[in-house]
Amino acid sequence: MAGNRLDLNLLHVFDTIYREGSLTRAAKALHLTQPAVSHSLSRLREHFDDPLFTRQGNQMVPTPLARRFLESMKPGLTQIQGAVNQFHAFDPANQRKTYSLGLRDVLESTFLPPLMQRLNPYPELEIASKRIPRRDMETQLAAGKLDFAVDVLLPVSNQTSHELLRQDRLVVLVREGHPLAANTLDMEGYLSARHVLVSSRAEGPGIEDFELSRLGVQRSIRLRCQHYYAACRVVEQTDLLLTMPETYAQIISERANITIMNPPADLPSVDVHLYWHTAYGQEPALIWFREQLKAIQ
Amino acid sequence: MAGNRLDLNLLHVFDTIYREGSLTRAAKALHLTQPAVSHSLSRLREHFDDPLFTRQGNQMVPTPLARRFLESMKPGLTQIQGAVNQFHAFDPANQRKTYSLGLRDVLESTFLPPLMQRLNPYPELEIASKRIPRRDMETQLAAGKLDFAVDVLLPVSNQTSHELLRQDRLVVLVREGHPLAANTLDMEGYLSARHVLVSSRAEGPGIEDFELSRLGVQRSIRLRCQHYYAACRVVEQTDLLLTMPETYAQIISERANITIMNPPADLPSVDVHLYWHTAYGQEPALIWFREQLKAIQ
DNA sequence: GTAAACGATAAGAATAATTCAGTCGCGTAA
DNA sequence: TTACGCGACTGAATTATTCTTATCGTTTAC
Repeated sequence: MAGNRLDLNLLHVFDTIYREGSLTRAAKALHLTQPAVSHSLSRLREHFDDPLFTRQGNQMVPTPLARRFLESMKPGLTQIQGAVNQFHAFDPANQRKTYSLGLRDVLESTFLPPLMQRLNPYPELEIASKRIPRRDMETQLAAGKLDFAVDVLLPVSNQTSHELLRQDRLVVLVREGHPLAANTLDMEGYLSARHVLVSSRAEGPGIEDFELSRLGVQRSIRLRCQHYYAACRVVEQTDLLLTMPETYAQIISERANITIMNPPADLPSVDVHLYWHTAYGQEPALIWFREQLKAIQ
Repeated sequence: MAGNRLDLNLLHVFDTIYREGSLTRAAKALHLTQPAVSHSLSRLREHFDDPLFTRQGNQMVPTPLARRFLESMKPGLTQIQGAVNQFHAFDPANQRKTYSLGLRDVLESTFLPPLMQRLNPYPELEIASKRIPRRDMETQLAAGKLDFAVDVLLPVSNQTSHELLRQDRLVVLVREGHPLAANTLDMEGYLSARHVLVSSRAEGPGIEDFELSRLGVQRSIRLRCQHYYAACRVVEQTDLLLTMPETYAQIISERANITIMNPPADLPSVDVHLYWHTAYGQEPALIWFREQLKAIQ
């Protein structure tokens, strides 16, 4: 670019450096090497005749001019990128993007394996699964830090769209050879045994307990823990019963001496929803990815 | 730009093609060759998987998608370009830009010669002087079709800034050897002669006539014409008097057998103003050019 | 009907960008 | 304090990309 017209691609680099506060991290985000970003920065510096970013300790701090410039042009840049993303012909075959998902514990195991298998034909594509506190989900989606989140049904504002991905019914797990495994599980048997309750919260009942109390009965909790996997290992070695979502139960039982049984009553199913930011939802890349997520049953 | 991230510089090309409706004209505006623009367009076409512009007769008509895309991204693009222009280090030595001026007849001769002389050190810089109807001036400034306009004092909205460039007093021209040239011109002599009136309008008095009628006198118009140069040629060969702005009179008299005389009364001076769009006025390139214009006395 | 204008295309040239290799400065830990 | 390591900068060389020159095929206007 001769003359004095700025190469607009440098703006994208500028924005990324600003956001990341580091050339190395910016380079990673841009799928470039660090010297490439450094060269781009020096071109920007020459164009603006300003250091733009100065190194302070281990982060690149923007100068006042850089700050003002970013404020001036950032809205325009996001608008342009939005427009480009919205209209460009989307070819999943050679997209190079990192999709970031908000997945909570169990869902990693149930979603990621079939997802990665489905994404096999697209090697340039990268996935990052992050554990996000529920109250931050909407914020992160809105900020573009997260492309999607998967969680149970939650109250969200209308800037966040969601869709039912799957209904996971609850099943009961017992160790192989457990006395109750011989016959169909009835309520009497279910209540006679003691139970493991898995919950991320420190106290309070699980969703299955709500239904049980509605039926006028109560079970006895022997162990409360945070992860289903740990709970299964316990179940395998004791006579405790574990009530949990079927999908994850299937996965775990493949490698464990565990029997899956139908629950003694119609327990509520766990509704797993997919969440995304409404405004970004029309981007072809995200539409495509949403289809992929929905396609894994 | 591998992957599927669009080269943002293509957006500028896209915008220019859209505006010009022609690849050749867009190439000229971008200081590129026609094939270069053609290649850029084909890259855009591949990216959007859409023809974007189809040739109909001798103009490139945007497809619906192109139209929608432009609407989506144009505001962002102008904002970015504004931000870039506002903050970038401005080096007049190697700027490559076409400044377009709205100049009306006379002003071309008085402004352009000293301006071009002053701009000699900047060979990459181009000037386009256009004759714009007065009522379109503000629109064209606002649309960026015109960087500056020079005209007499006009009523403008506050989106247009203006500044007094020079006050041009009115002088009287007579042929060399004219009887009246022997002495100082008094009102009696002025009124005794017959006159040429130069006006772009088809009828009505000139500004000097307003002042004369305020003084209670009236002159006799023999010839009404549109250009001062033609008027001077007539004055040179007749005994007619011509009242006109001094600056232009000086220029013409250099090559003509004409004597410049002080007017017989204090005639109003012509206030020449420089006009520009307020919002664009802060761009370094325009600030610089404004200084150049003001510097030529 | 003919000439001029315009966009598309091919191939070569020039330019620009990336990468690689190496230096320097700074913060952190021993 | 010293040594180590991380991160940014620089320069040279390679690689890629874009631009240009030249030419063709259409279309349009006189």
